[in-house]
Amino acid sequence: MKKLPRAFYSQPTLRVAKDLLGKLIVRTTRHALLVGRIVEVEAYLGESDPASHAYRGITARNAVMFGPPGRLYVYFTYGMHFCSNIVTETKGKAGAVLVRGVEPLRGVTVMQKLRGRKKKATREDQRELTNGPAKFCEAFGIGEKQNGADLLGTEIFLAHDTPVRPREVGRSTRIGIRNGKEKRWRFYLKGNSWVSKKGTT
DNA sequence: TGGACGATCCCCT
DNA sequence: GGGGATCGTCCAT
Repeated sequence: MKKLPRAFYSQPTLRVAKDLLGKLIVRTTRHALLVGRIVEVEAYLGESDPASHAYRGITARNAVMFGPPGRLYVYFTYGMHFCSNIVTETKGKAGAVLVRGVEPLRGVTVMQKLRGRKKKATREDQRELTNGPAKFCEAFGIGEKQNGADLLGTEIFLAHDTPVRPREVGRSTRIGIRNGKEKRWRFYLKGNSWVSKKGTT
C-alpha cells in the first residue's frame, strides 16, 4: 500500500475533502490490521467557518487543527464519543476533514469486537459498524491517544486506491450543525452502504 | 465557578 | 421519530 504524501494534505481543505473519498485508511495495532475505504467526509475550515472548532481561534483542544497537515485531530463529544479529522492546509492555518463514513475492507471481526455491540450480528449490523464518525472511531480503536497522530507514521495512515469518478460523488450540507448549515461541504460516494445519512441537498 | 451545549449514538415507542 | 446518556470545553458571571 502506497501512503499518501504530506503534499496531499497540504492543500485547501475542500480540495482534500473531495480527494479523500475512495482512499484507504489503515490502522495497525499489536493484534490486528484494520483497513477501510473512506466513503463520506465533511470539510471544516478555519476562522471563516462558524461550524469549525477553529472558528474562535486556537485553544488547547483544537491546537492540532492549527498544526502541520497530515495529522489526526481527535476530539471527544457528547460525553461519550470520539470523532476524528484529517488536518489540512499549512502550519498556522486551521483546517480539517471529518471522517463520517468508512467501508470496512479488512479486520471486520476485530472491528465488531471493538464496537462491542451485544445484539447478534446481522447483515444490517455490518453497515452499523462504521457508518458514522463516532462509530468509525470506535471500530478502528481511535481515541484520545491518537489525537495528533502523524498520518505518515505506522499506527494510522492513508493510502491510494482505485480513483473515484466525479459522477460517483454526491454533495450536501453538513450533518448535525447549526452555524454554517447552508454550506454544502459534505461529500460522499453515492449509493454506498456506509454513508451515514441521506442529508439535504 | 457554573451552566449550557455539542461535527453522536442507541434504545424505545 | 424522540429523548436520554454523559462530560469536556468555553464563555459569561
